[in-house]
Amino acid sequence: MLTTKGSDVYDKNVNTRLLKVGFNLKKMEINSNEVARLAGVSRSTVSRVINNYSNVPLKTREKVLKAIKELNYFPNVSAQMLAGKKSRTIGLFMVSSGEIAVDVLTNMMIVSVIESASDLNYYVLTYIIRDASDEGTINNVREMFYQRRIDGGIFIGTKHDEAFVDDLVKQGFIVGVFDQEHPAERVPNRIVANFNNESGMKQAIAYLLGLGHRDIGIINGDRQRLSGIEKYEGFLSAMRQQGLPVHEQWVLNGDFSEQAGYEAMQHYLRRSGADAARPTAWVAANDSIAFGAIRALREAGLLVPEHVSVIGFDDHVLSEKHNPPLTTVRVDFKQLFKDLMQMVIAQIEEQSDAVKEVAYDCTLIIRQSCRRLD
Amino acid sequence: MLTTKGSDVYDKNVNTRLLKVGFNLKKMEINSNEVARLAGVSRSTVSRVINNYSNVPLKTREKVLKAIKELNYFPNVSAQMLAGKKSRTIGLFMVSSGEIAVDVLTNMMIVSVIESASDLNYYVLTYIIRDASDEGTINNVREMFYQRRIDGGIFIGTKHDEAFVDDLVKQGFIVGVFDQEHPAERVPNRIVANFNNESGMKQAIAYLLGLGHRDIGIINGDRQRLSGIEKYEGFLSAMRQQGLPVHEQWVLNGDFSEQAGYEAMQHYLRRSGADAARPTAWVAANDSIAFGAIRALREAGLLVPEHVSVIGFDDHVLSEKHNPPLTTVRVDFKQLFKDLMQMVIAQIEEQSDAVKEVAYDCTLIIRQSCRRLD
DNA sequence: CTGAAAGCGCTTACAG
DNA sequence: CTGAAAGCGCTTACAG
Repeated sequence: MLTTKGSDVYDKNVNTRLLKVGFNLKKMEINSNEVARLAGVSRSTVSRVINNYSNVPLKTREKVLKAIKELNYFPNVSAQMLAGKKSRTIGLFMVSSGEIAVDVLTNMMIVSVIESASDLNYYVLTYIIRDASDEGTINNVREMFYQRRIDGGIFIGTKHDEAFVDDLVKQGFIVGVFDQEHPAERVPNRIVANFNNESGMKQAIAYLLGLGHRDIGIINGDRQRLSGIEKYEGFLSAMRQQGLPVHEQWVLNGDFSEQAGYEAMQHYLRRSGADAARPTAWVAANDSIAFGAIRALREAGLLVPEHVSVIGFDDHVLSEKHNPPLTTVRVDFKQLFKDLMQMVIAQIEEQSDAVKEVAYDCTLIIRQSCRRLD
Repeated sequence: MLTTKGSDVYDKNVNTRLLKVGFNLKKMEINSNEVARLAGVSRSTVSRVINNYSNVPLKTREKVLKAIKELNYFPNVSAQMLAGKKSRTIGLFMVSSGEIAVDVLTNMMIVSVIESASDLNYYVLTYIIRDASDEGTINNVREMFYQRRIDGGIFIGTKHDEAFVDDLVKQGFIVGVFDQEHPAERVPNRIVANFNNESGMKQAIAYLLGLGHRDIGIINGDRQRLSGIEKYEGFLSAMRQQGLPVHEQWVLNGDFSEQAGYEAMQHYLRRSGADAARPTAWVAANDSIAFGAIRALREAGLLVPEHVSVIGFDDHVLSEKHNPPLTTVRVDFKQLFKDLMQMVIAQIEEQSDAVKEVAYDCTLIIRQSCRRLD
């Protein structure tokens, strides 16, 4: 009964006709033929109007536009593509193991990419790579390019030198990557955007030095990723520059998650014992790590910044609201992804053929998680 | 020089040939003709292998498969679609005004939808709707359906009775919605998934009653959305059932964000004055609101749960780690989106023609943000 | 079991 | 300025 009623409504109000083809009912969409007929022109002319050809007189143009509107016609994308148009779709490949998925940053990056594309009238097909070493997963990624589902792809969270990305570049596909090094062989179809992580980390250390800290530890992020490597190098370089020792026990490792920061710090505190010499300040490879580390410190009865100073990286949306408000190095993800998307699309639309590699500066944001030593 | 080198590398390693067409260089992909030639069969047979037709002898099948592998061939999706195949792409339409975008929930929902699709070998095209009342935005949404970019769409965060969604359903497109009421006219191409918000809210109130609370306030979410409406109704119904009064001043309004919770509570505290009769417990329409409210309470010197009890909704990933750990009503987004996706795809693949409406139960999770009154 | 051929709905040189 | 026609790369009845 319900179903019958449903079907009934369907037949009456639907903007499609049912056509008997063999033994199947096939839904026919409005196509350019019908628009042409209604407007009294040929399909060629309809196409010219849709594609904004200059040699269509205003009069004709208006007739066609009217017919398009009247029939609620939208050109079939597959047919357009088959005839040589682009898909106007960008693949977004986000490497994200389980825990990271809950990170606010992931969301922000996804949304930034989607909106940047949307502003340029492009669509985004998102694919989550849970395990970049899984053969099947990588094959799915490659497939999206080869099938021509997408005009290009943006990769986030890959290792600094992921081989399958290199492959795609070699095949001539247009690829934008965040947080990867630009390999020696530079080609215009590989666009690279990074932050100046070293410089950012150096700012953090400079600030701590200014506050009188000399015993500084670091909680690293994923050192398979370029930013993980660079931040650590910035730290080493700044410490070395100042003639300060880097204590091996004060170099903590993990990935870029809150949980990793928590565990690394908890582990360190247990291992080091209460009367060991401990850093007076920690720099974390990102804010999530800093949150986790602060949680572990608090659980051990150590207050930030009273007992120990902590500085983050990213300026996560929650950093300002954190207790204590987190001193951190701000990084402009939105701008970066906007520019990266714009460069990728320029390459797709053949507006440029330059090798593109950009690096964005970061800026220290002072809040209340560090204290001056006296 | 660099560019020259780039081009050189390109020509040598690339799996494409350059073909002179008029004055343009056109890249030619491997197509089924070349596979057919290499395998010594016709394109028909290649297609039959790709589409797993049963009437291809193993021998032939293997020859073709070998050629496909050798040429690294992937069928062109546009051609397949034009010949009648589906796009295997689902549109994800996420209504999200600026502030909400930073919410962890948004991320979780997006990722849940994408992964559910991925498990079924489908792709997701995500579109962010910043303003559902904007004509241009809605036209973009409709366009995606009419252009046949997607086989169906899932809507999250729409108003409970959004008209353009109804329109799409009426046009026969397959639509899955979360948090919308199923209108009187039920059709199999509209699939609805909700939580039992009323029952969830009643559990929250029941728990507070058990702790001895009788003066209970509510901080509502967006009441343009079904969940906002239902949670409030659950609250009213539970209070009425118990013969407890609902004080107008104890009904706070906003949207589903942390900021709204913060502002609503801050505003209430200012307005009510310290010696006014205040609720001993608040229920919030979601956890983000609860976080914001707790922040405002703390700033006013009121501790949770010592001075006032607060209960949330959703069981946000941060709720457990919150200080204090938040008592809340847990809701299983992952399961819901997985099932919703599965139902939408079943409809696309014509595996079912039933009217689909499902509602998932919620469960109270007791932590430490509520205290027993004595 | 398998090939030749029509057809999907566009775009775009080509010819006028 | 505009129409007829070829072509994009598939799938699938049809005929054998």
